[in-house]
Parts: sequence; C-alpha cells; structure tokens
Amino acid sequence: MNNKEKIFQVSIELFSKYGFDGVSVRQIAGEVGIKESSIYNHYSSKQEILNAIFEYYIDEMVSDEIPLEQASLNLDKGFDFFYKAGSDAFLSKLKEERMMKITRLLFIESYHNDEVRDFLKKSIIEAPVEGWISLFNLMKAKNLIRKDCDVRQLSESFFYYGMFLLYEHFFLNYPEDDEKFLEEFLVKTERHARTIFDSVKLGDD
Amino acid sequence: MNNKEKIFQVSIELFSKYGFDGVSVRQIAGEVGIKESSIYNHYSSKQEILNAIFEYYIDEMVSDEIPLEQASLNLDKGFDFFYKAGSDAFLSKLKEERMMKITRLLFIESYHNDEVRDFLKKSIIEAPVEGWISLFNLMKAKNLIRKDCDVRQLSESFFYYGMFLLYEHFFLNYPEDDEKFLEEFLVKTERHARTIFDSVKLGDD
DNA sequence: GTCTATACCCAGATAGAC
DNA sequence: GTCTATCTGGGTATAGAC
Repeated sequence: MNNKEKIFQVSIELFSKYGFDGVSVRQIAGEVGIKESSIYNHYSSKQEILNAIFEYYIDEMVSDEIPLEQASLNLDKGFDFFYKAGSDAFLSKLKEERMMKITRLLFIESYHNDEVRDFLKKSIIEAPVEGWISLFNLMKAKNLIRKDCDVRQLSESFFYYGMFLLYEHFFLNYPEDDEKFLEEFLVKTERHARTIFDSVKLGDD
Repeated sequence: MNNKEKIFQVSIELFSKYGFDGVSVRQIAGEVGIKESSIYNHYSSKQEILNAIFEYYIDEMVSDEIPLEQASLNLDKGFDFFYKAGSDAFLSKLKEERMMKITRLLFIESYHNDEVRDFLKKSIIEAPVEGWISLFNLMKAKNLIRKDCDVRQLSESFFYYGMFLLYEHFFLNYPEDDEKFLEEFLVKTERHARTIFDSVKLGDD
C-alpha cells in the first residue's frame, strides 16, 4: 500500500471515530508515518481527503441498484423470499468494514456538508422510498394488498424503521458490535416488515 | 435581559445553527455585544455554556411525564382520542422555538458528548419505548389487540418511525418550516399508528 | 463587569532543500 | 516524495487596569 492509499485508509479510520473536525492533518500524518507537509503531495487539502472518501462510497453504493423486475419475480415466490433477497442485496455492501466506517462518517458529517447531506437524502432515503412505492403498487396489481391503502405512507412506515435503526447504531451506539447489529437489523426489519404487511394484506387471514 | 441571559440565548442560536465546534467564543461575544474575555465572568468555559443549555433542556423535558392511568382512560374513549392526547402532550413542549433549537443541538452534538448521548438514548428513546410497551400490554388486557403479538417489536415499529422523522427534520432539513414539520409530523405519525394498530387489532374488521 | 492586551496552543498550509 | 522550517490565522483562556 503506497502512502496515498495509507492516507485514505487512515483518514477513514480517524474521521469515522472522531469526526472531520476532531482529526488534524498532523494526526493523520502521524498514523501514516510521514510529516504533515507530505500529505499535501497527495491531497491539496484536508477537505479533499474527505471528498475522496465520499466519492468512493457513492461509487460503491450506487452500483447496488434494485431491479424492479427481479423484485417482482421474487415476490411471486412469497413474501419471505422476496424480503430476504432485498435486504441481503443492501446489506452485502454495507457489511464491509470500510463501508461501515464511511457510513458512520456519512451520518455524523451530513449536517455541515451540503453535498453529503444531499447524497444521504436522495440516495439513501428518497430513492429507496420510491423503490418501495413501486413495489407496493406492484403488490396492489397482484392483489396481494388492499387497493385502498396509501402506498407512500406504507413505504415510509416500512422503510423509516430500518433507517432509524441505522441512525441509532451509527450515530448513538457506534462501534459496538457491528456484526451483532447487522444480525439484529435483519431480524428486526423482517419482523417489522411482517407487521406492516399484515396491516394491508389480502387473502388468507 | 442581562448579559448572562444574552450569552445563553445567543449560544443556543449559534450552536444550533453551526454546531458547538463551529462557533467561537469571539462570535458569541460579538453577537452579545461584549468582548470575549467578558464571557468568562459568567461561564468558566465554552463547554460550561453548552452544559447549561442541556441542563435547561433536560429540566424542561422531564417535567413532561406520561401518566399510564390517564392513557388507559383515554384508550377507553377510542384509539383516535387516545393517540391525539398522547402526541399533543409531547409536542406541546417541543414546539416552543427555543426547545426546537436545543433539540437540533441535541441531535447534532450527541455523537461526541457522552452525557448528551446518554440522555438522548435513555430519555428520548428508551423511556418512551418502555411506555408504549406498557400501553400495548394494557391493550392486550382490554382485548383490543391480539394476544400473540410481540409488544416490544410493536412499540419499536410504532415509535421509531416518529423518531426518524425527528432525525430527518432536525438533522437533515433543519430549519426548513418548523411549523409545517410539526403539522405533518402529527398527520404522518397518526397514519402510521393506524397502520401498526390495524395489523394487530381485534374486533370489527 | 467590562475592557485592553496578551499568552499560549494548535490548526491548515507553504517554501525550498535534499 | 519527503523532509525541516516557518507562516498565518484562529481558537480558548487569563492578567490586570478601570
């Protein structure tokens, strides 16, 4: 690993622990094992390091799209199968240690970084909600749920629960038991999905 | 308003906008109209100002308890009445402008202030969840909901939705339309409550 | 209680030798 | 590409006159 990569890696480590403002360039240089002036041969400023980290994160995450056709097929195999497939796709990316750390950073830095906040709002919140809206509409068409229910409310009711678990973990409990969190996350969101689904489902009751 | 009160008020204003680290003692002094050295006649350090703000907030908030007996009576008058009464109690304190600002501060500072984080976890999250657990147990006893449902999961499924709305507003959208947010918060959480309730209720269907 | 003046520290960043 | 040395500016906080 060359020094540029080391700087990148160490910065993820430190920023996710102490926040951007809580880490100095000297500290990063110290961990890497070079002098702080040498940092500037690789990145033009401290801010540039942060930008590079989030660019990396966004690149990794957006490659992780939800194909609606596939979801529709999964849905035909039953709710359990459908839900498991969907959450596995999302969690596979997240569970890499590096991605966990940047996710923490995303949460704690979003309030004073406009770009980061926009990414969080659009790609992590709005886009998935829209995806769920499509799916609930699909479920209406397949006569799996009641025709009269509000799909947007349903999507939010469903999705925001998991989002709060993420916030709670990354912001309030981090880094206690990342592994355990991911396991519990899966169990809890599945139970929650069932609760929501039960309130609108048609058929056997 | 004397200068100590001015310092207190101005600090709430600035900290909630820019975060604790984003505000200097010079800036506070400038807004108050005194020199920074004069601050130290009233507060021994910048940190002390923050502590005073959160002490004030906690005092105001804990006076706002949920009496289970009253909730039980409200429940007998129907779910709508019951829910409205409960959410009104919570929102009445929150909707004061000053409390809104400190709530924002609570959210953004909780990740690097142990005391604040503990308060958020215990008083804002855990205590209400326990309260809802008691209530759902009560609803079981009154035969309003199914005996076999998991009350903790139900409480979290119910409560975390609202918590995420709060996070979203205070952390990501603040301070856009505080008034509008509170209105929408009421509507959305009520619809959500109905969704959750529908999944477990007994009786007319 | 507020002021001027200043101490002291640490931050991000740059210049130029090697 | 890394170093030493240094600049510049901002931060919190204190001493002591008024």
